[in-house]
Amino acid sequence: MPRQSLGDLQHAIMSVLWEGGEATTAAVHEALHSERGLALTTIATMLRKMEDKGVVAHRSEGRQFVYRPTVTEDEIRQSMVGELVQRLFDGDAKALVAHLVSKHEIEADDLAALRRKVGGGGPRRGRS
Amino acid sequence: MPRQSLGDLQHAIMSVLWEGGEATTAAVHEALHSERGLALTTIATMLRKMEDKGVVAHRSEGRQFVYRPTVTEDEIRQSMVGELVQRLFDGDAKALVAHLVSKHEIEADDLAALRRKVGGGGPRRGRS
DNA sequence: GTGGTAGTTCTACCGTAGTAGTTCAAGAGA
DNA sequence: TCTCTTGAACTACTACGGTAGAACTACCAC
Repeated sequence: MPRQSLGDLQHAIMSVLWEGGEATTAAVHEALHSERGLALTTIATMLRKMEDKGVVAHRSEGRQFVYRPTVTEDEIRQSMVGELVQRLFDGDAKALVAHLVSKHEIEADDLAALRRKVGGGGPRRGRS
Repeated sequence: MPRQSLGDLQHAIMSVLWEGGEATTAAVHEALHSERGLALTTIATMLRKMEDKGVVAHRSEGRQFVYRPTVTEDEIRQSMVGELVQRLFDGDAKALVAHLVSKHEIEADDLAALRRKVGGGGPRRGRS
């Protein structure tokens, strides 16, 4: 898996696809229209570029294309977080968490809760 | 301070500058030469672009330029981590840590250690 | 079958990261 | 003084994310 990295719009588009499983160009456009107000062609072009890149695929349904993601949200997260950790923290994920703590993005309580979830409470992970 | 984001090479250059406080173009080139083998002009061009962008500044020393960072490593980290958390985890840093845990980038022990370090506010949540 | 329309594809532009050859200028040395 | 060397400046090119108008195409209605 070759470290897929997505730009902001690309990620927003993927979010729409992840949420619905698949979507037509028009549906993606509409989903993003309120917050971004982009032209339909912009979305269409982006989807085509993303298909070239291999993160989505499409099938035809009547006249329109239905796109679906070919990578999971988890894969993207893993690859992008990994890249960031590598670049900014020399591959040391602990340093990233330490950073979050020192910048008060994370509180002690949160760490405790996380630890309970992973350690003491048994391996009960539910990812969404 | 508007969310400064750095590319890979730019970050590598900044690392050299952060480490030494300041450095000439040639010194940066040499520091990165072994791992990247880039031309000196590439480094020089990059430094000039980075100065345009405001992340470094230079003074002349004899015939050569001595560059120094104008942003701290911490600021860059904060801005880049913030952007990632926003984009990938909807601004929820806890979700990022949960991701790291679920991908085994972080172990329970690490969380415990972190929590001890931050110490302070004890676990105030009704436990068990 | 001709025109309108919806949807895709083509083409093109800007900005930025990365890369580097070529040119220019100033100091060092003959 | 004139050339050589060296370091910066200029220019250019690739790639990619983002943006969208223009052109093309296939279907539907008349």
